[in-house]
Amino acid sequence: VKNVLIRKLKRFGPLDERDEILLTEVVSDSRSIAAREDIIHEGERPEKGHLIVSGFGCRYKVLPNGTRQVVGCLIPGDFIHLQRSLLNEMDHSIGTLSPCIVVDIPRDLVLRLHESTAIAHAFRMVALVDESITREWLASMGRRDALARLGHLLCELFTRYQAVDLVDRGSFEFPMRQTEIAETLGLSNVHVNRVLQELRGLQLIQLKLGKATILDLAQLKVLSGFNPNYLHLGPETQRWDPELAPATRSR
Amino acid sequence: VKNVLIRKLKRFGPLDERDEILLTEVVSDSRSIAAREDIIHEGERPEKGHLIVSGFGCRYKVLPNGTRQVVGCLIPGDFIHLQRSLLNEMDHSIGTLSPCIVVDIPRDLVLRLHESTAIAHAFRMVALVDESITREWLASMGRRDALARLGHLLCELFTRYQAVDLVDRGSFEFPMRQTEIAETLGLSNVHVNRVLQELRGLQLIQLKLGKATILDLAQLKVLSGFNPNYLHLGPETQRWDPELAPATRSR
DNA sequence: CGTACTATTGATAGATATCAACGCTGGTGG
DNA sequence: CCACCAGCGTTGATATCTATCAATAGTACG
Repeated sequence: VKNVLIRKLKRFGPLDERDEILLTEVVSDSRSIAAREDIIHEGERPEKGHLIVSGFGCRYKVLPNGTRQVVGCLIPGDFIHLQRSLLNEMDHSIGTLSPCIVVDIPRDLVLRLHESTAIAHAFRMVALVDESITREWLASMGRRDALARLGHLLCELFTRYQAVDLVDRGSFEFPMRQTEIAETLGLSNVHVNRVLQELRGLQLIQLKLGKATILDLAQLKVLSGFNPNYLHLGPETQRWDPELAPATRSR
Repeated sequence: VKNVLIRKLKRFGPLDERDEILLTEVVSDSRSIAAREDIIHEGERPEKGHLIVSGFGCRYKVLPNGTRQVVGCLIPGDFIHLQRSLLNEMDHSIGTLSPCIVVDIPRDLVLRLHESTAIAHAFRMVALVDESITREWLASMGRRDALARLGHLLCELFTRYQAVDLVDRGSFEFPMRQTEIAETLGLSNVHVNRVLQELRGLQLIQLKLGKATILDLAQLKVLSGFNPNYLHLGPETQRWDPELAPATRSR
């Protein structure tokens, strides 16, 4: 069974056997972190790269006014500041939202990984996609209302999970509490609650036990104006068939 | 006279003579672009890198709902997708807001630049800072009100212009129209107008003839919760003395 | 069976958008 | 040289959306 990492990087080009061995080595030494703990804190000077093997994490900032803003979601296969040259101070923190398995990648291994042209290229692509996602979130914040914002987030996560083959019959891990969703979307927790209900009422989604289920992706996309181009996954994604979703049931 | 580019990259480490020669070569062949034209349009596959030598540009997205969101400002010394491997489709557009002088950097020159360790490093840093700025904007959108958002943008631009030595007695180029500011901050043009008046009334800023003047940076920072750490400019910036600002005058 | 979160609800307040004029200014053609 | 035009800025009135506040209801867990 290939690990998420290999699965993910393969999207950006073929990897030879040597690459795969190297990537397997990366994942060999992992550690567990409980839910809602920090992996790195703002102000730290990161010594190593990190990789999320399983679980759900986020990047976040705490503003001078004391509020918190989540600026990115981390799902299995996502890197944390591999590119970051391991040089500068973190300007944001990274924490877990569910129990995570994380790999620490020591500096020299990072360098060895970069020696493979294919891997280095894939890394660069990954970094570009991260950037691109942040820009899309920015657009979402600025120009989508609460309903579309929430729908858009769910479409994105669905698509990203799908890209690492972690969607099971329309469902994927989604451990965020409503307050955390609010901190992600720039809303209040109360409003998130209401918008969530609306989406449920429309039979578009279902949240339960730390998992989200998309009941009608096509409609959710329309409602939120979701266009996956910014994820740069190539045309071969989006092959999920809405018919395979669990039958909608009256709440 | 050293060009903006050299000035900017030097922040991230020393450059030797060879580097400077190379960077001078980059800037040797530039072209002018009128205000409010596109440099690259979404969907294009960029062939070259670009560098803004003078003028003011922006990255922007047009959402499915027809609205526009500016997701980044480009000032002299800023790169456009140098890292982008010149491979993938643009997921956003880039346009000018004032007349600009732009350098096109052909693929082979990009590669040559990357051969210098110092330059390659500086490029990586620049990319990280870009990312970081986008994240800060996201936090701003999510958790700052209109007044703070506007103030924060002005603080940031002031600081970035200062970093390339393009602030003159508290003033810097700022050609945005109110509608464009609105598209940047996720507000309506009408509201931007009112907030702008408030900031003027507080004697904090002054906009005139495509230039912005910060009358009281210290207060503007407090009001907007501005902390320049995310710009990664190092401690030696922020040495502008508020006392040097033009005397406040009644409207 | 309490305890402590988290989700939900209702009522109200506040911020920002929208709509519709109106004013200014700089450019253009007669 | 002046009248007109177009684009941007400004204003006021009103509509919406979203936040805030304060309870209440669920739920997991010891």
